[in-house]
Amino acid sequence: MDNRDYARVLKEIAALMQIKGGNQFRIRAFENAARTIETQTESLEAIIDRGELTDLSGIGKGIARELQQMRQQGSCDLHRELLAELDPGLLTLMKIQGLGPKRIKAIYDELGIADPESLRQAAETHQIQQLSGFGKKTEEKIVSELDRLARNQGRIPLPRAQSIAGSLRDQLRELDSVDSIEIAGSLRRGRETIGDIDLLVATEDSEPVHQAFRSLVEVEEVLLSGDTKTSVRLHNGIQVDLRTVEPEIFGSALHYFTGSKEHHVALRTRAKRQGLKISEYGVFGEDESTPLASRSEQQLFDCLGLDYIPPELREGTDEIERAANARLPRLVEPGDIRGDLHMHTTETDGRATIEEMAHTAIERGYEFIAITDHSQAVRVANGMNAQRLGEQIKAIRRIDDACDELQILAGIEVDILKDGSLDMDHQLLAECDWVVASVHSHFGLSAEAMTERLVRAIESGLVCALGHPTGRILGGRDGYSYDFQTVFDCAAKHDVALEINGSTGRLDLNAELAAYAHQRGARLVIGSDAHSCRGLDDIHFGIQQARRAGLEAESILNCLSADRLLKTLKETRT
DNA sequence: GCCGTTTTCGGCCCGACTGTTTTCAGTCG
Repeated sequence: MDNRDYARVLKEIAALMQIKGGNQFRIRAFENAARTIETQTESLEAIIDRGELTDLSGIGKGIARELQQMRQQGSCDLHRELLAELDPGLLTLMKIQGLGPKRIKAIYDELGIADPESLRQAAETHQIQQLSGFGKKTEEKIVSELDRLARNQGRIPLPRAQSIAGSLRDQLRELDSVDSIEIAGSLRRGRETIGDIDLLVATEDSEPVHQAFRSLVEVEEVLLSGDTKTSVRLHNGIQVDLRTVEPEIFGSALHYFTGSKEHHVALRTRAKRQGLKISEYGVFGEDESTPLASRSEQQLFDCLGLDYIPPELREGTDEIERAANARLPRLVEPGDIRGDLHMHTTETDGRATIEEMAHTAIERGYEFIAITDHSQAVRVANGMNAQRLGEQIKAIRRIDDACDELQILAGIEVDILKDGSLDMDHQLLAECDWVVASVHSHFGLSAEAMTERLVRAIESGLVCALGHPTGRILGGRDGYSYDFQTVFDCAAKHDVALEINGSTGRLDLNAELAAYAHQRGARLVIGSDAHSCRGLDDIHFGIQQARRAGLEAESILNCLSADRLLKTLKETRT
């Protein structure tokens, strides 16, 4: 079992206890423990075997016992008992919006229903509205929710959500009554997938804003609408929540709507101990009519005696404690990035020429770029053979010589073949200033074989960075499996950087693994993997994931000046 | 069930909206 399996069992226990009607705080304890395990990069089984389970926050004796039992037997008594008592199908009903544990329990007890299909039948034959506490509206909502679930599964990748949210924000910003508007929620925190989009508007006159929001052409259905809050579903199935507040409380409201839930629970618990109360309306002391802080997030954190916590770190892990002790990292910012070391041109599968990419890089204020087209193994991308690479190196040198404002490095994204050898003449690779090595084939190797494959590539002495190191596609395929510790340690030893690839489909490494790579002493590089001039913008997503990983500019190779970067590369490549 | 700047007991965030009620429970974020 891997960490996700352990976390899933704990979450199922929590959900089943909710339906059964257990102690709310006991239920939360199981949810918290599941979250701790999910965010753990080290294998939980290794931690169990060392006897260090209760060192993890949220895991005490009781939950540790269940986890140990799972390690030994593959399951635990508590989980088995709950499943024997309740139907496992109930867990799928928990995904239906508007149905919580109480209503599911009522439906189960009264009608014996524990799966979506029977629920649909019962709703369509109007058995649901007969139940006490249920009515016509609830019944209709259940049917439409079941339709939606059948159509539209799961969460949206961050980049897609960002583009949709940006367009909605820009439309609402045009309104006279909108003072300011921000995208909040998990999108602002940079979560790699998004459940729904949250928009926050500061206004003195909220009704026209809600009216305009409900009337946007993108909107399919209005789910709810009150004085301060409207929720809609767009034609593409995505839910968007709009909240309006007075400008005086925009800061505390923005903090509230940015989340996460866990961050709020932790922060409010701490504030309560200090005799303070936090809500979206501000921080309050004894006088509950006038907030001590509300206008800006900075003011709110100041008032609580905390350093400003960037949205990307607000996950309710240890950020509050670190903010209280002035120990938060100074996260890397877009302005720290001095160049981009992963991009493609018309020579292979890019849409812009070297000159066009260079021109855009200069507009972006970069000091350097590396051109890294594919090697021949990637046939679909028209990868280069040795002769073509030789010519491209010359072309890059020529353009670089004519360009004073930007240093253009000759590079390549060379394929790591099945056996770990590199798909290019070694002499030519040594001639390149910058070599990204990536896996584009044979994803299904065993973890042992994949580990050996990557280690061999790193040990070649020719590679500067490992490109999109897990190969995962967001919402598509999982990454290939290998021993992260071995590969990251090897990369650290040989001064090979690990890439945080910002390309919209990838975000690879993800934040958790990037943090782990850093912890193992490996250097990181943030790349856009641009296939067009506009693609260079995608570096933004890589930066955001680096921030979620808690990384500072010092840990990131392309935050060095061009001179220092070249000097470093010269020293480290053999 | 977990945890501790009120530490081994007693507390665990806070408010908006809806639907089904006649004052509020349930759900959501």
